[in-house]
Amino acid sequence: MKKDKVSRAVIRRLPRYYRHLSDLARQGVVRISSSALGKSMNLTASQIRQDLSCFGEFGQQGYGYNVESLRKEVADILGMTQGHTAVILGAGNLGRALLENFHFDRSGVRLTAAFDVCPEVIGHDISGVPIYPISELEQYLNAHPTSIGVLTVPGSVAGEMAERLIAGGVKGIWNFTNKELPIADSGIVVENVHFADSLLALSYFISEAT
Amino acid sequence: MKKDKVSRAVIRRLPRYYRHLSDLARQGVVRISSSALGKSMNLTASQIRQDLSCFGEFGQQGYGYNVESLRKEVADILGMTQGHTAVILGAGNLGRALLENFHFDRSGVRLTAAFDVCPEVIGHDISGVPIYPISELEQYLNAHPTSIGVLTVPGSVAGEMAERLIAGGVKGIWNFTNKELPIADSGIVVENVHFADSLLALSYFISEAT
DNA sequence: TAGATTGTTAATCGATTAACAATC
DNA sequence: TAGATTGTTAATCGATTAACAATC
Repeated sequence: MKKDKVSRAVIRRLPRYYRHLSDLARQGVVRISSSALGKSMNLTASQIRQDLSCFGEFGQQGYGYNVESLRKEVADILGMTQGHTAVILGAGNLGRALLENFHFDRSGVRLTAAFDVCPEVIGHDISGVPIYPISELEQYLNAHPTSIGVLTVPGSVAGEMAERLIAGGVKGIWNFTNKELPIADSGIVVENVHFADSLLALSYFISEAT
Repeated sequence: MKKDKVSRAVIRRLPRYYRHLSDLARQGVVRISSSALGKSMNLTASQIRQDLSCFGEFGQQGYGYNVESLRKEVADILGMTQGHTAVILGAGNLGRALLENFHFDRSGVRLTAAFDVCPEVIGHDISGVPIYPISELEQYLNAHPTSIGVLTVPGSVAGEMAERLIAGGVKGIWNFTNKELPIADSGIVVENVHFADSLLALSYFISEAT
């Protein structure tokens, strides 16, 4: 039965489900049971059935789940079919790493533009994405409603850039700076990517294992 | 009372404690109570006291916690004082972004070298870190015992590189590729940075909010 | 049909919160 | 001393696991 409020833990598992189902589909697997999926993902069959039941009924007794149709359902739940668009602020190394190597489209997001202050890169394309001067951000967002702003700018301008993105109507910010963003009660969603937190967790586990 | 087994949830909060305590210290705050810290971190005072009690007794009745000494304790718990060292495999955009912008030292990790196949970058320094040819990896690791291998190589060679790192004696791998690594029963710790998982979670929250 | 496997309800387990004696 | 705040024990809440009737 569909749930109203889905717990954070379940939501954080959804992208993993999507990833594994994509892998299975690519390998040509047509159907899978909750117990087989559980084994490959290190989850219990029960948990998988509970998780999925938050969103609907996607399986069939005696059969299991059709990999491809479950993949599509999860994609839908994740908002991958919402036609989200994104712009990158900051075409430094990290911004460029995302531009060149990260497949936004595989997450259902269309990356439409990048912005920077550096005259060297402005006017160029990277992986088919045009780089504009940051001064044209407002104008661009006005003409091209955008769901997601990706912050790969220096921390010193993170707050200011966040405010401009919010004013420009983005719905979410993917924040690669290590600054808290001033979102106040803007209704905006922020997803922080804290490299240091990740490295420190690794450091802990290494030290613990030793 | 010190705990033997500390839950994953607590460990994932430790880096946040560290980050907030560092901020407080930088702002010159000398002491803080669990309730004040809780307010600023969006946790309950109870939870903070419970979390910390897994590792020892760091506070004082009627006073609270000394910010600087608690920061040091958390640093210790996280293994930041273990003298961990790291090498980066892959000096492409992402590797370079880490080399130039990420402060390994702030996590207690000394970044000693990077490796790549591209003749253009080999032999150069980036932010004071020398770039060696990947063919010299074994020789280097042999001469310089290293705790952490950072994988910023193309996914196609991720598995192979992981194996070479493990053979070279690293204790943990910080994995930026989206490949499962073949760690088997090597006793190695892997910390995956899944950009797509993060973006998909953001996509979900945006779609849900709308 | 018989076997397999779902979705869901109930049971268990673990994590968070509340309460409070201890004490700085 | 009186007030504040800890560390810890007990209570609650939520998430995971187990069990099973329903059914493909």
